Amino acid sequence: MAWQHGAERRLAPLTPTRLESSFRLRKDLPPRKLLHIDMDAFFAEVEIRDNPSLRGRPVAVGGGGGYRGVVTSANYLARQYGLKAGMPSGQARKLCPQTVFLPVNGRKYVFVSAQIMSALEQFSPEVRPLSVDEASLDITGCERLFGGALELGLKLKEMVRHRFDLPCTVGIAPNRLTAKMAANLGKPDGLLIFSTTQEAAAAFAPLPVEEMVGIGAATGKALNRIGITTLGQLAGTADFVLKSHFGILGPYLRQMAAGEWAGRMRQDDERGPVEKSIGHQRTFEVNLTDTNELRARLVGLAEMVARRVRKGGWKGQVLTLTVRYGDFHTFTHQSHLPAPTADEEALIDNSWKLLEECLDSGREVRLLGLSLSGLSAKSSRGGQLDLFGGNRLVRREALENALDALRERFGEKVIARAQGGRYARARRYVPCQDMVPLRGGAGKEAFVQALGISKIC
DNA sequence: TCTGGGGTCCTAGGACCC
DNA sequence: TCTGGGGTCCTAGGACCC
Repeated sequence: MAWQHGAERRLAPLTPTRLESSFRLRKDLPPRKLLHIDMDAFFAEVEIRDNPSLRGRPVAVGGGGGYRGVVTSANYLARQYGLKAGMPSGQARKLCPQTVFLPVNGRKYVFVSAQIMSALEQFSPEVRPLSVDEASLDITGCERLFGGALELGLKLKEMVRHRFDLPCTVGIAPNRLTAKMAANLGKPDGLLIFSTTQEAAAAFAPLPVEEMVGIGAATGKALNRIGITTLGQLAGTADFVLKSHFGILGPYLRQMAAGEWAGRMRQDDERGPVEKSIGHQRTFEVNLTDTNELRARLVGLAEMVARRVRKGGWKGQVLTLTVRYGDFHTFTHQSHLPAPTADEEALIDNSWKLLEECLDSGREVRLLGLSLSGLSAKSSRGGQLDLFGGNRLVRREALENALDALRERFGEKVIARAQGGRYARARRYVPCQDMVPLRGGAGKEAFVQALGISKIC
């Protein structure tokens, strides 16, 4: 299932450093019970729940647009025809023409997700959302209140089904990675418990190595090349052999396959900033070569990034531009800004510079992306900002806040940067033709003045 | 059937300093 | 005359996940 809504909400990756500290920690800890809940075909099931006429039909969310789309989520009926997340929409249509394609309604899924996450707290004080449709619960000790792990798992599934009318799969195991694997293997609408790592290893053994969370296509291929195709083979391979091919990561691959990885929930005090980078990327409907057109698209990305950065109360110092050419070759180019910023103009100017430096002009561009990292909290400035007084920077910040508020209230298209001449560096804003009417209100004149526009319709 | 968009983390190599 | 080696920072690329 694709999609997620927060950098913090993901499974900690399997890095040697983390793994090592996990193992160190494990020696001092009593055996634990971790529960992993994974919503089945979450987006598709939410849509079906809200529109019962879709029941019994193959449903896909995403991939409905006419261009270059992929399926984001498909219900299990559609999956019987071979549809799955990440599949190009053209292929999905061909495999199953009767599929109902629905647009992605991100806000709705985030809303439902938040409700589910909070409802999970009745089963454990330690609920860790990993993505919009997954969470990990430390139920060590809690299971006794429910009469055992099995009973707790069943009650949890029943709660989700009754309160939210949605199916989910639950995995329970001695560690987090194995619990997640249990949920993967139990899908759909299942409950799978591994009481010991040995039990888990036995279940993993016949599976192809790529089924393991953390082993993707590249590592899978590398393992296949040395004759390891199943997780059972991987678990039985000597560490020195794996070490010689995969370096320090090698032994950890074996431990994962043996169900021995003791990934732990991070403690609250080691939680870093919620987000490490904020970015957007866009694949164009058709490949672009015109530099002015590319610049215009870049401005759009910079505005979106700047707004999210400001909304989160951040500033960032490292700007990364991504260019994907028509042949799918993808390049990134970074620049370290002189100071952390959330300023739209600064992002636009610097991203243009980056593009000028690295663009292979004449080559067809398929995608542009822009991301800001090196985030730090914006220093708080007490009191309201003065829209009309203050220095230029403060005024600009006030202007950008006003624009954010406008867009938040009336939508993305309510106002756009003027494209004076041929995408000259416009500093003025004009209302879009399809602008949502503003009805009076005290702030109207202030907006008109602050935005430097002639009128608001 | 050509391949989305949001992220995190790791690593290799070069620059630079001592 | 040009050579060691360790440490750190920065950048680009890649693997992986949902």
